[in-house]
Amino acid sequence: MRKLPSAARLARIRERFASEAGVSVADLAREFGVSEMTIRRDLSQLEGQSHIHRTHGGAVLTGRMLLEFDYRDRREANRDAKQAIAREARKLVKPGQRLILDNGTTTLELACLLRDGENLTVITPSLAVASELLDAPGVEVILLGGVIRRGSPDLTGPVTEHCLELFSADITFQGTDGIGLDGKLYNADLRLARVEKHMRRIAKRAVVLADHTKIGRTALACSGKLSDIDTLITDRAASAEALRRLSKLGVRTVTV
Amino acid sequence: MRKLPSAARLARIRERFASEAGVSVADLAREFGVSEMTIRRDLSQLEGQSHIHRTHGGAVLTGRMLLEFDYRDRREANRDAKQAIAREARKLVKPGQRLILDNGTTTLELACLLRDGENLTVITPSLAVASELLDAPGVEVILLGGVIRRGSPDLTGPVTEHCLELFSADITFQGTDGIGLDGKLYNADLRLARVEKHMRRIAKRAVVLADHTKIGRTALACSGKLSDIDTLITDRAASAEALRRLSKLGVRTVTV
DNA sequence: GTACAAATGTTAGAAATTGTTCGTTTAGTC
DNA sequence: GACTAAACGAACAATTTCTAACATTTGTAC
Repeated sequence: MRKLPSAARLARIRERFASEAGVSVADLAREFGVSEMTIRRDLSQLEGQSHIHRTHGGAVLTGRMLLEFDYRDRREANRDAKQAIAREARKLVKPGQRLILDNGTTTLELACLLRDGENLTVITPSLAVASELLDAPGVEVILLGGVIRRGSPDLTGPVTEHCLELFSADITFQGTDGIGLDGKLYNADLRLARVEKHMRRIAKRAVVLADHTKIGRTALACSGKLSDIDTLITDRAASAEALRRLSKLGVRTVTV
Repeated sequence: MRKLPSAARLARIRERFASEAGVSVADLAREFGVSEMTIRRDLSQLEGQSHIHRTHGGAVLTGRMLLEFDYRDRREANRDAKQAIAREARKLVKPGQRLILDNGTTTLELACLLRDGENLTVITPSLAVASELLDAPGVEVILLGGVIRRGSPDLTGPVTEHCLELFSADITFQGTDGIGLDGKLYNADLRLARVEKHMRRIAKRAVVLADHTKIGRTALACSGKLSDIDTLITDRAASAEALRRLSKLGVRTVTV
């Protein structure tokens, strides 16, 4: 086979995707008579413009699956603890309640457990939570409006706060990026911190879900004090010393 | 069988579920020419994305996956015409504009074409549109709040209407379920019809995207009159007779 | 031809995927 | 409940693929 100019090769690779969902580096290299390295470079370039995603061994079309609000990577971190915390939180939910589920991977785990809920209403700014509960028969999902933060599938900003004003709820389940030993709740994003404050205002009861890595950490924005919340659920790996200090601040703490 | 990159194998396993409700590890291993252990790992991964549920010897489908397939089918229907219409609509968009993109598969195709937009703001009640534009660098996505309709990934209801009040826009791009020859726009869902009316009120210009199958059809709810909109974009397959009648009603009609 | 830039090839070490083995769990049967 | 065969998961080994750096070739303008 005669070698083609690079642009033509790129175009032909693109055409491949019209008929096949995935291509392999080795095949393309053989087919075009170039080295695998060149194909890899081509695919990297295409990944920027086209709807393909590079993988080990080749590339696949993306956008074929809807609602891929991609939390997968972060979701793996410390997942066992998060699931245990979510199971504990699930016990607080009774049929017929109106819940608020904040952004975050731990609340997402809780969302999974609510799929079999009865007559629940879930209000959330998280696209991942919404997508998880989309087809749950006993759950009505109300998504708050707002600006989508780049790189994170959730909603924040004035619109979100404005939407929240329209509701009231029985319980708000929130994550956090850090709980200082001074009893303050921290969040890495200022806008999220504001939204969380609003949530607590309209809910009868506030529950914070935080694995032990969050305890003793601080972050940019303070979203409130521990005394603003009713229950903190964390995991056993949290240091006893830290837990003692927190419970002195008056918050009911559950460890799982 | 030629080996595909691992992600392609995952995609094909997923596709299996479109036709069959369950799969077996042994079958898949034989079919793809890999070890059973690899298939188990694949299935675990898919389960983590909550598309399926693992069982002994294989895996079965969950509800969420069904929804995704259903939407995909609708998207495929008449796709060429929809893409051509979307390309025509794309030409109306200038850098810096604020757009409203309604629900629907045709507007979703338009969203794909807006990924390279410059300094655009897209306001939408459609989770699919939001998901498509999530990572587009030149596009800010504002998702409207609202209740998620079961079986369709989009938002409607009073909250959605309330959110719309907060904005104004340059152009609203809408789909429709039917355009009667009496010059009325129809929609199969009453709540969606109301939302569409609101959209037109806050946008300077209203553009309706409808492939020829929509022309001459009616549906449950009337969302307005053709005279409320500025431009109708449809495809050549629309009957000349019908187009003549519509243009008499005063709407600028573009056929592609 | 020379010079320069762009594209491609090569290599080696790092990373990811896959295969294999083996002890444990599960589902079904008696 | 006990037994059995199939299926499972963890750990390790083998294989494949990736990235990055540098070397080489190709293309183009002077």
